[in-house]
Amino acid sequence: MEIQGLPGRLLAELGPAIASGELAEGAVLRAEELEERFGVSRTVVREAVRILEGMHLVASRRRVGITVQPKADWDVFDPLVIRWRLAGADRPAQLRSLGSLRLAVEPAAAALAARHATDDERRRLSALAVELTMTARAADLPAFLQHDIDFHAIVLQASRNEMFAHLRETVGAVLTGRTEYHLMPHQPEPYAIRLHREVAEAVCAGDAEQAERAMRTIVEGALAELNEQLD
Amino acid sequence: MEIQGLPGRLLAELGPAIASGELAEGAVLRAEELEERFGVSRTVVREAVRILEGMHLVASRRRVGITVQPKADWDVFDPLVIRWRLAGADRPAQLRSLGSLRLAVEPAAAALAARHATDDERRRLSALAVELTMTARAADLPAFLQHDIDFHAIVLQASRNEMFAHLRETVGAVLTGRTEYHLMPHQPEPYAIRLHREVAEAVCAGDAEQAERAMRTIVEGALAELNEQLD
DNA sequence: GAAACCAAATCGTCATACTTTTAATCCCGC
DNA sequence: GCGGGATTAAAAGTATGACGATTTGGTTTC
Repeated sequence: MEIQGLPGRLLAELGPAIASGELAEGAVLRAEELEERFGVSRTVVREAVRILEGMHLVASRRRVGITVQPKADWDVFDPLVIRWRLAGADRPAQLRSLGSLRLAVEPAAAALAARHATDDERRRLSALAVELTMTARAADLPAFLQHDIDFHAIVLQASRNEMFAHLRETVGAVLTGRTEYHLMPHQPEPYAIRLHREVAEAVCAGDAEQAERAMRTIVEGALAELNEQLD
Repeated sequence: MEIQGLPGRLLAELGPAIASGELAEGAVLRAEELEERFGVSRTVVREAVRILEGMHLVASRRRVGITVQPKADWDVFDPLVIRWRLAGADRPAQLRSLGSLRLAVEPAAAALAARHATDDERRRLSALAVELTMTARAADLPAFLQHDIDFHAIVLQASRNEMFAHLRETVGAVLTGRTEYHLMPHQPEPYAIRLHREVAEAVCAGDAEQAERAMRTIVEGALAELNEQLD
């Protein structure tokens, strides 16, 4: 999943530094400086920079150097960029953005899932709703998190829309993030759990409207909770 | 906006070939072969491949070569990938996916825009609604398209959500695409125009619900029309 | 003071050599 | 024959030196 080799090492240093704002817009790096700093060859530096350039995090210009681009230009949907931003100082803003995105996408995905899910997906969704209930009651947060991620992933997948499905990873990162950074109640809300069961039932029954409504309530709740914690 | 230099030339060849399915999943390229085919050095090939790898269109492995990855792995939100897919054989599927995405995102963005738009944005939106009416009546399709793109871009921008704002380019590509490929009526629908005016008015008045509703109707209409044309 | 020119800095590309990984093959013992 | 471990070769990964191209900024000249 990660980018390999020496360029990967550079990315792992530069990406987070830029995404977190540590290297601010307009900051200039020189290729030679990076070679020395990381003890690698031009080849490696150039390839790493090319990748960052592909994400529009930096632009490389002759006689100028490698300049950090304004945030507005970044490929904010790139999973790496999202992860880097979540890991750094930009986390609150990133969580808010993702919250709004989820609020738009997940209810729509749930509605589509109710129409297009396979039998197997419906089964797995129901099973996960049960697991979710049990791990919540046992206050087993790691297991709960994993089931929650799987649940939302299946809904997105079952929407049969490749773009929604691609947001699985992103939603997973959000859920992981808010648990890791203790932005969640210690014991998951019973109400939220019930809503997950409702989504599963609605998808199984093919009730798009109900699935959409329940999912919207889930994400609205998460977003409200987030805003509470961040203010 | 484009990637520059010789690697850019390679990208412009390989990207569309992969995105269109011409180079199918599992197809293998060798770096040396690409060097010869394009008459460029190793450096250039490697950098182009790195970029494609960053989009997860290909993976490079020792002793094997550069293999085209399954579509499910692609960074389907990358503007380049979207453009490449829209240009090739995958266009219908891409337009459908984007249609669903717009249906989820644009109404939500309109609601946020009604709350957060600046005075200038509200003014420009109203002005564009007028322009839209006039160019539609004059059946000036190129001008109409430009105004339509600008209109949706401003709404997304005014949502004050960086991820929604980033979809400006994508929505623009969709609108351009459906005009170019004659998936639109020759004379824009008067009803759709009125809805654009309604969105503008609602945003100006700060009426989030109304803005969302009108925008949803616009996108639903576009999606319905699209499905009609594609079936 | 302005325009033309020149020089330096920096990335961009090429060619080549060497290293590392890994798939496939060969060969041996059973 | 058949399994399995050593061998080989193919391909990408990395390093390095040389040169080209372009942009910036100062300097000269009128």
